[in-house]
Amino acid sequence: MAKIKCQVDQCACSVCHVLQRSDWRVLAGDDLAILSSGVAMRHYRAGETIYWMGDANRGIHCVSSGLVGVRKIDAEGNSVLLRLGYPGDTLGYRSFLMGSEHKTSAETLEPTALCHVRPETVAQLLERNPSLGLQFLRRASDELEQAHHAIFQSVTLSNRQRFVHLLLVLARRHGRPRPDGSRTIRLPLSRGDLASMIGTRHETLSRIIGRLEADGVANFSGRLVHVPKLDALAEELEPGMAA
Amino acid sequence: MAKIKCQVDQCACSVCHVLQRSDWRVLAGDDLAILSSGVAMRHYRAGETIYWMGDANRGIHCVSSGLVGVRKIDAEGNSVLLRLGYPGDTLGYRSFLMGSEHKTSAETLEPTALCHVRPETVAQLLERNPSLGLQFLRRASDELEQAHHAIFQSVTLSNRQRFVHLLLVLARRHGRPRPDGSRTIRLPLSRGDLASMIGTRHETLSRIIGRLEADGVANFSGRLVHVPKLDALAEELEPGMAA
DNA sequence: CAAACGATTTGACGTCTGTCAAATTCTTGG
DNA sequence: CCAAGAATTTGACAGACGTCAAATCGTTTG
Repeated sequence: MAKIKCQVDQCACSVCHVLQRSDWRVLAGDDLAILSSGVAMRHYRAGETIYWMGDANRGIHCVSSGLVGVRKIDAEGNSVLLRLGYPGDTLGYRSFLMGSEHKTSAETLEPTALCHVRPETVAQLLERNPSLGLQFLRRASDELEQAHHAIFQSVTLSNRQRFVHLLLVLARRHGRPRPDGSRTIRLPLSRGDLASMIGTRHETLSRIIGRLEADGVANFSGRLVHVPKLDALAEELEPGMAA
Repeated sequence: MAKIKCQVDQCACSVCHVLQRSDWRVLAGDDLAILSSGVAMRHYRAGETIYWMGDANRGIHCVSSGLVGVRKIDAEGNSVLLRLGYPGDTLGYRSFLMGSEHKTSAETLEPTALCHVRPETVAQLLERNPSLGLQFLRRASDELEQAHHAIFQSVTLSNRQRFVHLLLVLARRHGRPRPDGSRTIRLPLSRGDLASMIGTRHETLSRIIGRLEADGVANFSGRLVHVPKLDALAEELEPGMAA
C-alpha cells in the first residue's frame, strides 16, 4: 500500500485544528459531518486573490492557516486594507447571507490554506442549526464594533498614534517576545497597506516611522520591527501625552 | 364611556405603522403577540439619552417615530456620531446578543417614540423563530458595510467631498423637493455633530460650508440648507473633478 | 425684555499632510 | 551573480487642517 498523504485535518472538520476557534464550533455530530462533506481545502501562494469585490458569492471560506487581507478598492486604484483574516476566521459570509455580490476583495498575504464551503451546505446547516446563524451574528457584531472603533480613532487620534496602535495589535499576533522584555515583530504587510490601514499615504508613514526611530521607540528594518519597550509604545496612546 | 386615547399603534405590534420596515417583520401570528406583550412604548423629548456607552444591556429598542443618534465618546470629551436611527430601526441588539455592555451611546435628536422590548421577550422570540436572528444578522451586515464604506471614504475623499456625500444622504431623508428642482433640507444635526460624522472639527466644517456657498452649490442658514441643483452636488463626488 | 449661555463663524498661525519627483534599497527572474 | 522592476525613503513645496482666540448670532431663562 502506498502511503496516503496526511489528510486528516483536510477532510474531517471534526478534527480540524482551528475548529474551536472558528464559527463552526457550534456544530456537532451530524452537522459536522455535513460540513465536512461540503468542504474542500485549497492551498494558495502569497498574493493570490480569493475573490474580487463585485464577484457573485460562491460559498464561504474558512482560514485554515496563513493570513488573508480583506480590502476595498475603487476605479481610481485606491485601496484600503480593512482587516486581516487569521486561522479560524470566516470569509464571505456576509455576501452569502445577504444574497449580494462581495463587498470587499480578499487575497492571501502569506501562503495560506483555505477551506471552501459550498453554498448549499451552508444553507443546509443554517436551517438545521439556528445557533450557526447566531454565531455569524456574533462575528458580524464583533467586526462592526471593530469598524466603529476604527472610525472613532480616525477622528480622535493622530496618524502617529493610530500607527502605534496598529503596531501594538500586530505585535500581539506577529510579535515574538524576547527574554529581555523587548519584542521583535515581522510585519505581514507592505508600507502601503500599513498606511492605508491608518488612513494615510505611504510617504507619510515613512516619515512617521523615521520619527519613531529617532525617538528610540522602535527600530524598523524592512518588515522587521524591534520594540525595546512595549510599554513605551503603549504610553503614546495615553491621554496625557507630551510632544 | 370616556373616549379611549388611541393606543392602537402603541399596544399591538401587529398593526404597528413601522412593522414592515422593522426587523420584527419576519414574525407573525403568536410570535407577534408575544412581542406585543413584551413591549412598552415611551416618548422622549429631543436630547434625552436612551442609554450610555458602558451601560449593561436591558433589552432592545425599536424606533417608532423621531430620530436617534448613535455615538461613541471617550474620557477626553471626544464624541463621534456614528449613525442615525430612523423609524423601524433597532437599537441595542448587538450588546444584547453579545451579552456585553453597550458599545455606543444612543440619544434622541428629535422628539422620539421608542418601543422597548424586554430581554426575556427577545430571547424567547429568538428561540421560537430562527429567522429573527437571521434578520438581525442582515442588519448587522448592512451596518458593517456602511461602516466599511465610511472608512474607505475617509481615506479616499476630501473633507469637502465627504460633507457633500453626507448632505446627499441627509437630503434623501430630510430634504423636501421643490417644484423647480431645487431642494430644501432641514438638518437634524448641529455643526459639531456634522463635523464629527465626516471626521473633522466644527471650525473646519464652517469653512467648508463657506466655500460651498461661495461656489453657489448650496446655501446655509442655521440648520436650513437650500440646494439649487442636486446634480451639482453629486458631481463633486465624480472621479474627474476640477479644483 | 434682558442677561446669560451655547452655537456658529471668522481670524491668525503653526504644523502636518498630500503631491510630485528623485534617490535608494530590496526583490525577483534570468 | 546581475539586471529589471518594485518597494521604500527622502526632499521640496503648496495647501489643508487643527488649535487658540475673539467676535457674532441665536436661544433660553429669569
